[in-house]
Amino acid sequence: MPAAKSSKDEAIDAITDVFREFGFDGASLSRLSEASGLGRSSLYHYFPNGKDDMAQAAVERVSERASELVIGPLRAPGDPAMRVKAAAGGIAKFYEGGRANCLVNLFAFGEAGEAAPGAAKDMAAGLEDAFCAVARDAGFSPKEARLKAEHAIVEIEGALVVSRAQGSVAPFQRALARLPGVLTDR
Amino acid sequence: MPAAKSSKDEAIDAITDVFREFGFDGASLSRLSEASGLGRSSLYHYFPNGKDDMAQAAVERVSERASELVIGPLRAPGDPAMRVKAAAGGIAKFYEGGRANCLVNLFAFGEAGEAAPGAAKDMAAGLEDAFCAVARDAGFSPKEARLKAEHAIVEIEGALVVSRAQGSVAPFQRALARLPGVLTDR
DNA sequence: GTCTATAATAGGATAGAC
DNA sequence: GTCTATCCTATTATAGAC
Repeated sequence: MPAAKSSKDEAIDAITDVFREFGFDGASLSRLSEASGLGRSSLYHYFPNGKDDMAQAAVERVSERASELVIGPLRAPGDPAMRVKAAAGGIAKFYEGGRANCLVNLFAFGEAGEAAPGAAKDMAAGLEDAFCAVARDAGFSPKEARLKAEHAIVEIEGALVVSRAQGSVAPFQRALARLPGVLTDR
Repeated sequence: MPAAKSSKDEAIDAITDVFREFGFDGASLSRLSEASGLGRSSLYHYFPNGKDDMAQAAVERVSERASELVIGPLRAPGDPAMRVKAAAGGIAKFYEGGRANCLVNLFAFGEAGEAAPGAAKDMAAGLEDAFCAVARDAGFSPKEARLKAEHAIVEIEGALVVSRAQGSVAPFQRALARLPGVLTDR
């Protein structure tokens, strides 16, 4: 069985939510402290470099979830289109049905240093690689598969932006429904 | 001939660039002052409500450009696919080839009040309406055309996010090349 | 590890002279 | 319209006691 979550572990969950909701600049220490239930001093005890460390921990947490929910299903054996459908379900969970934001987008702005945005970019690259592999399994050339994978990421990121702007998850859901076609249709 | 640009008019251009590069929170008065060449007091003379007024002026400026560069070509007479191609050229200019960001995305985060994000959303809605009209001209039902227009906006917003994250405009350029297909192909 | 207190800075915004 | 000076607040971050 999994070990009981440590205090730091639970704090990272709360911290991650704050970054995803408010972005790097908007995630003030006050908000991070309140959400995590840790005082300022405790936060600096766990994260000596302050916000930058917290942002990095958030990206790591989010990357783990992406591996479980999205990359795992994509790498499973079976029909490529079915794997994409399974992954779409994972993506929906990962982004809370379209209500959560993507750290790749959020950390591209603001005073975040180098580490967190870089790690977020790496996560996106890993996702794209997994999409690429599934497109290759569907019979596409490496070049074609790479473009299809990029297209899939574009759809997801764009749908999140549009859904947030419109205050409705419908565009995100529709984009997810398009994903199998984007990745496996000729 | 157009009248000479006023001091305020030129300032709005500079201010718009700052918001597009740094987002609302990142656009500090120091940056806005330096970029516009106006002291703090002058900024508050032109924009009594401070940053919120400046952000609104930026959205207005950007909306005008979107009308000229994108909505105009979309509404021109002629073959729908050709109109979309012309609009794609305008979109490339509007987003500086993929290097500039979208205020709809940027103003969805941070301390921006209600007015500027709302105006940005209205601009996006106007763009979507124009896309929708061109899809209808291409023979699609109102419902189909609406979905295609949404899809086009999703592609553009997503491509901007991906291009920014990767530090390359290639994904944006490829998304633009897909636009005619998205809007006019069965 | 957590507390209280506090530093040090930057932020947005205003007042009044010119 | 622009300048200088200033205020208030919030921010990140640290120090030292417990």
